Amino acid sequence: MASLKDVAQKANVSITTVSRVINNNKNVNPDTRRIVLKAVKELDFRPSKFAQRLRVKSGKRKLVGLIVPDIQNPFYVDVVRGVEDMVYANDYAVIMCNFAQDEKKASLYIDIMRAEGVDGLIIAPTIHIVGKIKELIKNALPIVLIDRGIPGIDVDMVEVDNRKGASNAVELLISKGHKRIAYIGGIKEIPTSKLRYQGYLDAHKKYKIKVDKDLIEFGNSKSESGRIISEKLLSKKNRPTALFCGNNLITLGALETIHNLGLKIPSDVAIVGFDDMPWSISLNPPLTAIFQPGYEIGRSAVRMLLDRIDEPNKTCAKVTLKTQLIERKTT
Amino acid sequence: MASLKDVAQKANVSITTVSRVINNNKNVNPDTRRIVLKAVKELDFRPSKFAQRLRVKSGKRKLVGLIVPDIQNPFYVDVVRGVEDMVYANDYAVIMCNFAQDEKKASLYIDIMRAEGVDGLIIAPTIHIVGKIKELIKNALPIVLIDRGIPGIDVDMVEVDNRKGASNAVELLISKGHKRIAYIGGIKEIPTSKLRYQGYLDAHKKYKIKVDKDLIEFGNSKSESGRIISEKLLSKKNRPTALFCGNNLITLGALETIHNLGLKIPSDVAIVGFDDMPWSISLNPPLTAIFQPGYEIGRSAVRMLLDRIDEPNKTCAKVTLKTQLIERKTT
DNA sequence: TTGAAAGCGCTAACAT
DNA sequence: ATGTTAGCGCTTTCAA
Repeated sequence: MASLKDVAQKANVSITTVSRVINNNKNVNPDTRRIVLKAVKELDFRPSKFAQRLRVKSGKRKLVGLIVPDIQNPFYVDVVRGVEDMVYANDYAVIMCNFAQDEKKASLYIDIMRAEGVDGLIIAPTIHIVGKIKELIKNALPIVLIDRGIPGIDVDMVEVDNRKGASNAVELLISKGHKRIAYIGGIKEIPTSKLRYQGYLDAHKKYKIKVDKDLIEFGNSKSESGRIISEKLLSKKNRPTALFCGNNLITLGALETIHNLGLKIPSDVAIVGFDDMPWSISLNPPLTAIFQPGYEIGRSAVRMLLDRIDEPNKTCAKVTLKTQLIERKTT
Repeated sequence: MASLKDVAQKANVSITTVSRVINNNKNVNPDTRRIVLKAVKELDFRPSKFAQRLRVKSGKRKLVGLIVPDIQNPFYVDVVRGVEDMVYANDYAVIMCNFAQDEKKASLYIDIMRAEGVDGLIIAPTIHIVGKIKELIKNALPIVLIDRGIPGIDVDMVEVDNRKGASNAVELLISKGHKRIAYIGGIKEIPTSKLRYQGYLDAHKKYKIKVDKDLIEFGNSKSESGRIISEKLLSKKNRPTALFCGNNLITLGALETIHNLGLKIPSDVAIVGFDDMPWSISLNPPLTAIFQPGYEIGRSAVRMLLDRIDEPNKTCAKVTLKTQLIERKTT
């Protein structure tokens, strides 16, 4: 790898001049610039990012970190793409980790990122790492949270209108005549689950439909819990006529048991899932789902993070993005 | 962020001693070590990776890059997880990019990685970037290719036994009595497509079944091409009784048209897909598919890359992993 | 318009 | 066992 020095030598100028050229400093003679540029090209020189980062003060290193809980979840892959695109568009780089719901890994990765000297972090927090996150905030590392916040903490975040999204979905079900609608939520404690549950309640209230507590269950974000809970629900004597699933892994699990049970969708059970998936349309029948704008979430998160890096003391903001109900054939 | 100097000051030793302690150098008095460690903890010191990288010669920077064509493809997310885990287990870090099948992005990302000073690169090559890759190899940057090789280039790679995998799948179809089996491949020119096609042929030959060229089509790796081609195939008067799909996006597309056409699986058409997907089991009916060990591919790739970084001149190797036919309900 | 020199945080060769 | 020093590739005063 060619260095500044090599280029300087070749162009017969000082390294300072080369530095000026590659940084588009105006104070350099056009002729000199041309000569230097030629040398740069010939040597295929590119400035070492880590030498720059070393020299440059924190906050200008042009490096951010992204930490997601589960890259297997298609929602997060959209987020990742959004983050990536926005980051590179701003001439930053991103390093990313997925901690697979594992607390120790998350902690390790966060440490790695700090050692890598990131200017800021985008994190989709999980219950396990709120302690770690609080610590980061205390250290004044710029952070934006996505998908869910941490109660009682003042921090930038971008989320989706979970409550409204959920109520839209349930309203659709109600409009189709369903009165016994089950809700299979994710982990009960996390804000998104609660919000989606609220939305479920909102819709019932709006249409004055009594909610049956027996139809409300919480699991986690493994497809297994969707499978098991839906089985329990659907084998009741007075079973629900529709399922509203709180996240896409649960939806997948529920679908599995519906097929196992030989139930017809939507005549035997209707189903709508929170989180659309790229292959929803290939399901049989194509799934009605609530789309979260993951790509946009990623982009917004980067935008906020870069703003905060620029201006560390501005007050925290929260951006809420709309969901979209995509009606296909399961309702 | 505390630096070596800060710790040294606090512990009343030289920075060298601190460096020794954090690098587990034996030549340091246990008492001194204790004192230093205490200071390290108190200051929450962690060595700056980029300062280390700057100091350390290329090949020992403990940073590798991963470039995948399409993070939306579940196969690659498994690869990513495998790479991540193996990388961190070896005390390396990884930066990754996904170029979304876009040549310019790929080129940009590769440049970024080089500027980031990676010790090596793991790439799932696409037709568009072979030029770029050749250039990298000329520059002696350690590289390992995954999923597919580049004809005529000597480089480490890890792949899957595509040919055998495909023939297994087709043999299964044949064993169920199918004689008119269509093959919908990905992009015709890429090695994996050809190999899978070979496997398709192998199975026919083995059971002495004539292959009907009209049943063989190539598309790309978009679900749209699966949708369109399968529609064409299935609307023939003498239509195939089974579909063998060359990649998972094609499978998804084919599924979409099968459902649109109101065809029953497997009685009207059987289908098996190359590439299993986490939600295959939630499909209706659950999909029979060929599983590629993406996670293992990722791990192997890292293993090979690290070996090559250690020993840049060893001869190139190729590791071939087995696929696995998972029979569910579509055959 | 250009260059010399200091220094970012660290490691390693060389002294002591 | 510990310290001194040079230098990795770069940016940034400061001087010319």
